[in-house]
Amino acid sequence: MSDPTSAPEATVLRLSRYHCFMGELLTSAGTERVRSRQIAEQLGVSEETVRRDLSYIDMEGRPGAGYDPAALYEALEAFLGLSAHYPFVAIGSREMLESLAVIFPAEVFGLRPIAYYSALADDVGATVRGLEVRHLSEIALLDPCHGATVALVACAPESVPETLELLDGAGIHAVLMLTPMLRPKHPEGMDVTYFRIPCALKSLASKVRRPETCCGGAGEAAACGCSNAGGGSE
Amino acid sequence: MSDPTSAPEATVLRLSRYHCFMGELLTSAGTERVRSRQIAEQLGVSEETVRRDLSYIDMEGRPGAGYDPAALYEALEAFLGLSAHYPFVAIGSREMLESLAVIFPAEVFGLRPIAYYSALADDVGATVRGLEVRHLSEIALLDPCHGATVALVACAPESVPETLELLDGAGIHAVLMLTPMLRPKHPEGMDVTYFRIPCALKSLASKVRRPETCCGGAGEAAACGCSNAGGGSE
DNA sequence: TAGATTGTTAATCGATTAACAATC
DNA sequence: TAGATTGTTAATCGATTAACAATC
Repeated sequence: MSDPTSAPEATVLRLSRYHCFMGELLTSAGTERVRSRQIAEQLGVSEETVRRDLSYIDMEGRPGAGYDPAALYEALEAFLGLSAHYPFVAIGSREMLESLAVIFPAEVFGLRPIAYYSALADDVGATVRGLEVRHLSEIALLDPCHGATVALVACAPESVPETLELLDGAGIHAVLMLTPMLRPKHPEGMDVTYFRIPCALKSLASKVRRPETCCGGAGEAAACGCSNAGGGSE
Repeated sequence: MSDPTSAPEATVLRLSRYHCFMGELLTSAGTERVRSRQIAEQLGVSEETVRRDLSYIDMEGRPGAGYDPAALYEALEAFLGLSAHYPFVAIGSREMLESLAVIFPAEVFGLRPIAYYSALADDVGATVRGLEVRHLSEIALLDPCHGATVALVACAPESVPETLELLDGAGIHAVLMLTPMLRPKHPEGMDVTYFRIPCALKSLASKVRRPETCCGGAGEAAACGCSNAGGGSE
């Protein structure tokens, strides 16, 4: 029942969202109980899905009264194998690490960067949010006692293969990849999740289907003198 | 048959990857024919899946001889509703826009940023890869003739609601969101895809399950004097 | 024709939705 | 007890895999 590998991929991903949400709820609202419906509404999923997801973890709700937020938070933490401030390493330019820290302040989500690495010599020694940026090659020196087992990779494409090798050697076998590689190539046994920005943008294109032609409506397309390159073929 | 809305979500996403791949293939290898097996191997999916995916688009292969790369590229382009250099807008700090351009050079993927926007006054007027950064509020002035229908949003969390409103007002109803919002809230009818970095990192955690305890093996955990906070509970 | 590969159909697998009995 | 909400089972939906006939 409480085995992450038996739960569907999609469920594990949602459970991690519930964990983020419960974390926020705990710091703000206090200790009222929480219903599956509330979680569902806040996160934009169905309440049945929430209950089904929670049935995978070691947590019991009270019929008629929902779940205890603190207990739920801890059960999610245990299930996902997270610790209080779950450690991770990040790889990218100083600039990238800095901007990522802005859109995604780790501590808010219960995460904690323990090391930053950049492939650029100029970045080495700089400080991002109080953490020193080291050179890529220093991944090999990563102290396993820090306990990081996951990495966020957002470096330039040409540094990706070397980065993955170094991470694998340092005992980090799970990676979230932001650099879009056309042909994924990882060390054997490494678990790599891709967020492919260009592919996602392209697949969005098919959903919007250019509602009205430029300057409104067929027949008047020429009125504004714009080229609308290739868009009018269909 | 050739209707993007009838194809499964997962298929559309893969088709956009095939499009990226064919783009690369065309610029490098020339005009040999391409087999479903080749595509499958390169991209790490099964060849049956490739053929099934391609059956949704307006493209015929030759039994025994595969597909014509140029024709396939164009068929994918048409199906996905892409144009030669598909336009998009991006929102984020100058730093973020700059770093994204490094990990994801748009032109390599057949995409083209037509406008950059930042919420930070200091960023306004700066240039990223030859394109001026404008202020967020100028999204409202976006010329629909440019034909952008999708946006990449990677700004600070507090600017997200305003950004989405502005984009919606400017006729952009499809967004790829890199800023992780706990509770998604979009304008009615807007299509928002989330890449939630913290959630993905957390869900990766459950897959690695901390193979050996720090300093190798149970019983010797204390030998290195590390705390290993919370990690050894299971 | 023979060999190779496509396109499609059937079978399996997995995830979500709906319904409802159990229970606080 | 009555009301509300959980947890689970059955039904549906969707995607992938396997098999194979069609065809270049």
